[in-house]
Amino acid sequence: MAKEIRPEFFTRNVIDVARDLLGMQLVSSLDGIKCVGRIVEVEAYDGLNDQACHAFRGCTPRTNVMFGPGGYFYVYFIYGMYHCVNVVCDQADRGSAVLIRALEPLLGTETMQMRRKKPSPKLLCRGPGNLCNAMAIDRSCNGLSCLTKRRLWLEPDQVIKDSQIQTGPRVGISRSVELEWRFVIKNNPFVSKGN
DNA sequence: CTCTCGATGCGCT
DNA sequence: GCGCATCGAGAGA
Repeated sequence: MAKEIRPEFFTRNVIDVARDLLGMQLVSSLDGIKCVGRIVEVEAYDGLNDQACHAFRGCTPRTNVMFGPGGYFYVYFIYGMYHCVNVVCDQADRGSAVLIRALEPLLGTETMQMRRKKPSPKLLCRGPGNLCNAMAIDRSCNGLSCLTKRRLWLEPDQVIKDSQIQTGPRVGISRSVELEWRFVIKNNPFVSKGN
């Protein structure tokens, strides 16, 4: 946790940002309670070039944040009961973002267990809907800066080497399934599917 | 272990 | 109306 993340970190190609987000910490603070998890699984969504991306059909009230500059959270509500959190990246108007799919719980584990009613640490933050539940992430977090340490933010932690990253197809989509834009830390027990 | 299916709200065609 | 970047319960093998 030595250095700070620079704003330019986010205004790069979505694939590069996705890979570099692995190992970083996602921090949530609510009512004075802090929860921290290490990012171990992500997926890249490349805006107007990517049929599976919410931004593919252009800028709407929902996708508005994705068309802003990199460095902000895009949170959406899905299947009537779950939230998913993304990190917007690249230049404004690209519409690209990185979905956070799993965390390794580091701090505030008991709070997360209460929110999820699940005792097993391995299952606590496994899957995008589950991790948002554990970290109390909802649509009120949409549009927040990733660098403002108030409600939800990112902090540097481990640097993951390319040789420690495993690539595969994205989960749960029906279009552009051939793109291998899911990235996980090899052999990490907290990812949402076996590696 | 694998597979199917229902829950449930909302953005878009 | 349809379909969705999900999850977990329940059935079957």
